[in-house]
Amino acid sequence: MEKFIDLISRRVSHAFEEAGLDGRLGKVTVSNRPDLCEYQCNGAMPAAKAAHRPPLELAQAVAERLQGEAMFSRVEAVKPGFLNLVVQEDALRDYVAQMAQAPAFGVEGESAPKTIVLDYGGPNVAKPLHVGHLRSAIIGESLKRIDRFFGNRVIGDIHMGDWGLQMGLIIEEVRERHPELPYFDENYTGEYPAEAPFTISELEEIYPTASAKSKVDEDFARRAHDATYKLQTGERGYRAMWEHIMRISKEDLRKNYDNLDVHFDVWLGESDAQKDIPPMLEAMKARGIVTESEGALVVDVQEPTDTKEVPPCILVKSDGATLYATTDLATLVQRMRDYQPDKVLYLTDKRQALHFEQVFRAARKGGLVPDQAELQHVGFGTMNGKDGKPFKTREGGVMRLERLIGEITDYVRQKITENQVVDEGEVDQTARRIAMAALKYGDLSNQPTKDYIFDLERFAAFEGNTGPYILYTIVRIKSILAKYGAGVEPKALQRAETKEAKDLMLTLTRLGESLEAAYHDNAPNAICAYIYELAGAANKFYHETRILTETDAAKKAGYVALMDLTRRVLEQCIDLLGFSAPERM
RNA sequence: GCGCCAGUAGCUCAGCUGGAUAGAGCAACUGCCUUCUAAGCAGUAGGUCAGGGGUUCGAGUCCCUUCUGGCGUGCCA
Repeated sequence: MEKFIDLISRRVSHAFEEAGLDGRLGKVTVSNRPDLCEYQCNGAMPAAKAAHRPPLELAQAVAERLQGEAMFSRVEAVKPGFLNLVVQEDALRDYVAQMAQAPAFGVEGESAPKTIVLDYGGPNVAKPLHVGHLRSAIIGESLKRIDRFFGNRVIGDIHMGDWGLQMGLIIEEVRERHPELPYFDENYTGEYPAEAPFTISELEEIYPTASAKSKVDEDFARRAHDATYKLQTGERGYRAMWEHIMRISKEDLRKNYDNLDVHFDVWLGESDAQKDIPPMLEAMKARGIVTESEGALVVDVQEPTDTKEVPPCILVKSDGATLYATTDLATLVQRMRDYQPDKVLYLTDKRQALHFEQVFRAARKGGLVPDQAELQHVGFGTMNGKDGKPFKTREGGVMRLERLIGEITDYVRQKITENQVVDEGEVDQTARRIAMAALKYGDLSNQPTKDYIFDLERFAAFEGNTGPYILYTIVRIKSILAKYGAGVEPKALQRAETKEAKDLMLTLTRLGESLEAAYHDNAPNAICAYIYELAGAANKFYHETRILTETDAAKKAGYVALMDLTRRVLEQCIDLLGFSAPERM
């Protein structure tokens, strides 16, 4: 379906042309003066420059040609040269009714659907998920759903950090604690135990201990590097130890991501790219772009047009080990081979921007990706505490994701228990849903690239621009629909007779633009802004209109149809954000 | 040093390709529940859009510059 605003713009553009002006200037925007009109066009002012005529005169000429146009109930040229438009109620009703019956509310999908690999999540195995992983998971999940909504094939890859120095650190630490284990006996040839020599909670304690130790104990750090190298070169016992770590970690990760309603299509990681590293390196070398520098193998990615210094992309360290960039390049090879994506999108902390710039350039230079394949890095900002510094627990430690979710859920549970609207059996499920809405909306309503301040009391507050407010709006509507009893008939929609009804309908027509903005800019915050506005319009309408006690059956059915469409749009939008509404709250 | 990002109400944030009186929410104050969930709605108050130049009919938005803060800048990820 053509977007409502495009429909209007097309009419106005046509009038511009009839008046002998550039039709492109007929672009219409939502009015920034709702007291004067609903839509406005500013095109007469730039047109005046070219035509050497007063802008008001041109605006009047265009307005005259729009008189009697069925789309508008009022068109007027005003002051400097604005064109003010008021939409005709029947035209609006027809459009909204059509929306209600169209698949996907008439929002058009991608004309040429793409295959997109979305690299998000990026947890490190053996390390508990903390708030730093939250953004990647939440934003990534939403982008995945948005891209799919527009008809694309999206492959969400968790891309675990399961191969770097961290693994060496863990292995070395385990060895210090249990040197007697067979994994460390080079002469051991038997089968290794099926059971891991540690549990997930022990594992989660081992890594930070080892990491801290490596910073003060040079010898330990050297041995950890050594262990990393041995693992990477296939030492049998180290490999077996690694398998244990992986199995236990993945199980735990899956549980945590399930809790967040974040679901990956493939669970690959850095280790899966290892077999593609040698051929990738050969391909790069064959291109003659690999040089030796300070003992390392690098690709020079500086370009003459750069205004900044771009350090070379290091493929192999001077000690012979590979690193982040190597793995990312090999992963790109694997992705191109397995999925032939039109686009690979990486979602990480924005501080990694330079790294991806280097990797992308090296990949292009090395011919690892076809020219038409797009490589994009979306960097997001840090989640800070109320003090503006990276989020910490009250004790000053790193806040684990499980604990964060637990705290929000408890806060919400207490609130709904006090309200006593929710049946006891539903309390847990409802509390979880509201907590998710609070957490995800709180994150997604910010621009991804910006740092933001996480404030539990504010996000889980049930008033204002929050997830719970959106859910509450949906729940109120659901309650009416349930009491209405009869089925909802979209065609029953009536022309708006109040300002509130018209505002609600006008807001509904803006769905397409909002979703497109979110899609094109990788900006779920556009959806948040939209549903906040829509929920506001819905609540105003709800407040001003007695729906169930309306005696005119046609009117009543019309109100219900409007409420139901609003509910469906809101639920569609929150699904794209990654959460859902309960029946009662 | 160089590069990137940010600086809008007491706090947290919007502000689309420059357009008519810079918008929300929270906090403060005031109204509205015998009527569909008051987790709501209506209203009051709160701003030199970091500072200074410029571009133009018009600048929070574009250009230059200064200040402040954050981040990045070859063998971590």
